[in-house]
Amino acid sequence: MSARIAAAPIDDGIGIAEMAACSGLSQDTLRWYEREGLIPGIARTSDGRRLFTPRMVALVQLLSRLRSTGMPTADMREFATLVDGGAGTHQSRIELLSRHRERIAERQRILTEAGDALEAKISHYEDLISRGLDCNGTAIDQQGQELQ
Amino acid sequence: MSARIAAAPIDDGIGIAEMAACSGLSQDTLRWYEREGLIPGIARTSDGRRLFTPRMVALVQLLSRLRSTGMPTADMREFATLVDGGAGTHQSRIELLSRHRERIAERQRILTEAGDALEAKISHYEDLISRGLDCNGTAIDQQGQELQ
DNA sequence: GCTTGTCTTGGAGTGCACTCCAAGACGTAG
DNA sequence: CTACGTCTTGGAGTGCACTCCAAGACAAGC
Repeated sequence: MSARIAAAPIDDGIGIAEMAACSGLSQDTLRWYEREGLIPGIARTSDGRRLFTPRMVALVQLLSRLRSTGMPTADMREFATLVDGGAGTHQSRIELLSRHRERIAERQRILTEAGDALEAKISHYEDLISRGLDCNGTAIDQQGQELQ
Repeated sequence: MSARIAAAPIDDGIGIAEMAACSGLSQDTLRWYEREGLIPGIARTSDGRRLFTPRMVALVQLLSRLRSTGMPTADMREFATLVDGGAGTHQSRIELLSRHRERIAERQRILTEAGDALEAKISHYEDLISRGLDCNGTAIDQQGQELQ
């Protein structure tokens, strides 16, 4: 009841609680992913519980990362299908992952731009404050700077 | 009907069509933002159409950037309220924007990590292909590499 | 042997951010 | 003067990705 989550369940693999804990996904999300075909073939123990093998753990962690960086679930489903299709789908997997890498690069570009703009905006406000003026009152014209 | 969107409407400011075009937001989104209080005080022309002054254009572009980098609309509403509150809210604005800058930094960290992981994954697949083996068949054990 | 806890299933509900729609007013072109 | 396009409003609908729920099975602990 204390610090034990699911060390006993199975020998070679972990249960859903531990999988959730080490992937950042909730148990509900993991179940939903399975239902939606985003995770290929999750094994079961004799009493029907999900068993995540080390390989599956690595896959789920990858999926979690793809998801958290904005890959739509449709693409994840496609990836799952490819993994399920075994060898021979490597080229397709590369293409799918490369597309996502592009998406990540694009997002990074946008974030960097926004970060810079924000930085400038913050500096401007700090400057206004340090100069003790309220945008519309001192050496600057009426409202010309209020939103700058 | 050709390449004219809204050059005539008003002299000092643009209409919603042009605002949409130069902010990346749809007209519907702009109207929705206004209704939801995310954009403070949009002026109107004599016949009731929205008039975006240069200052407002700059603000909307900033809002669009905040939004596209994951700021929740609740925070944008708060920012709009602050801008509406005029001077004296500069410090609060700084705090709000700084919080978002943190968020951006965090997202960038995650994206970079995922990008690296993806890179490794892709290289691995390329390596498998170039070596002509399908993960489970040649010098490597049965399935130990299929998901790696 | 009963309680407690963790899991199972399928399905319903939620939150966010739009996105679409219908009805109507206005200004310009033909 | 009529047609067209662009705007107005408020409200309804959509898509995505979960998230919650109820009912029930099973294992371990007291």
